[in-house]
Amino acid sequence: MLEHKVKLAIVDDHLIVLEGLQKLLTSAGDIEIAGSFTTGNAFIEFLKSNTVHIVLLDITLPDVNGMDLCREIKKIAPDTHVLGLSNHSERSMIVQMLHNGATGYLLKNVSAEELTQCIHEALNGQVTFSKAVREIMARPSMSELKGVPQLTKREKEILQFIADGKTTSAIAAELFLSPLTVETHRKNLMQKFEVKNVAALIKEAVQRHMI
Amino acid sequence: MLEHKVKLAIVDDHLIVLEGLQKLLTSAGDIEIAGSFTTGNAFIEFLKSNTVHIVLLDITLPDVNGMDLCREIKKIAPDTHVLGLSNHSERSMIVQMLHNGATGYLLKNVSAEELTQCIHEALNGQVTFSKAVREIMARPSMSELKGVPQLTKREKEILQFIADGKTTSAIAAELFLSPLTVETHRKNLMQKFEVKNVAALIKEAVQRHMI
DNA sequence: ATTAAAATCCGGGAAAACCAGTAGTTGAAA
DNA sequence: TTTCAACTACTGGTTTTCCCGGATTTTAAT
Repeated sequence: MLEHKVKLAIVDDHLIVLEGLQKLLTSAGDIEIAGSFTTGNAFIEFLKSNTVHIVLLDITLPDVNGMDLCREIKKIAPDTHVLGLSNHSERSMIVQMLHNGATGYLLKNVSAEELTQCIHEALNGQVTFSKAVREIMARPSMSELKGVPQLTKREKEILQFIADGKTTSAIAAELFLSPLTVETHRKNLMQKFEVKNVAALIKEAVQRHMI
Repeated sequence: MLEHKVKLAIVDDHLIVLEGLQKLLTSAGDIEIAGSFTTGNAFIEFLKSNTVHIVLLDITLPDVNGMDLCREIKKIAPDTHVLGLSNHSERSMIVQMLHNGATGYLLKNVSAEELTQCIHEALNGQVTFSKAVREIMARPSMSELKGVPQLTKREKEILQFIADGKTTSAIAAELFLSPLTVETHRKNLMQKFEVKNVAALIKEAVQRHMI
């Protein structure tokens, strides 16, 4: 009977992925596709007047960030389970999604069987990951364990200038500061990233998409 | 009649994408899915004994790089058209695919109509891009126009060490070289990247996935 | 065998960064 | 009002990088 089926929604910016997921899930008899959305806001509008048991949620969306959207979904519909479904494989992304209320996380290389299984586990309230995500979670890198350094507004500004190749005195002139002030900010940045020079600083910052 | 249909293959590591593309293309009556492959080698084996008029080819595959695969496909089957279909939106990637023999390039946010249209244009021998790719090609950034610097083996090695935060004298000790040698390599690296200091060098290198 | 590229090393100097602290002011939070 | 964080600036020094050339040797390509 229809009311016993799982109402599932899909939010992804790629039509190809929407079609593929629908095809994969249609053969799972107990899942009903409640809707497919290419933007976060379209889904939020839908959610306000429809019941969705579980949503497959991409992180990269054209209008909002999937992580922020996750938080918003949980506000509007706390009983709706959210499964992240993305190509982003960084542990920090995965953890952030869970922190924002997601019940699980899958990479897009998930198999059909796994997808269905994860959906059911999530509906049972189990935190669930696809195999590839479990492997990532099982061996975190040092930088992932450390977390992302929290920078002040000025530090971010200085960091951007440094990455653009500007010297301390050039930055000072541009921001109407003393070069000694800029030096202090550099020192603080290097302490936060636990590095000893600018090369390592910029590498870490770029790899964490802070620049 | 069957023999008048376009024989199309799909190579993508994501099952979801394979299913989605098949669903989208099945409704286009004149296209026949000759096969779907999640690895480059599987497709190459197939291609050796089957006719494929056109292939939709992802760049990120588990066993080979899609760009190298493109070149190999054109060697084995010069008449097979290759359309890149990827999330990679860097102009350098697009140009490299064309350089390796692709007839066109689409981003995965392509619409169903566009997909079909691009397939037909490619079959007509026209270099074709999805709308999003045309926009990218219409306004290249300075760094994209410059191309990726070609580094020697030693330069790559030195660059990696620099990015790891090592000083010139530390690198020299590790490689059993004179610090002056390392200095010269640094100088050459900065000339190739057209930057003035290590911060800008590392930023460029990381952003181009050279580190 | 010849040529070209890569790799090596150097002089001399100036500029810039890094180090390890210290301290005052301002604005936001409690 | 008080406390705290952010931002500011400084001392005195050392280390490192960048600059602008130049040159020889080794390896790879022709």
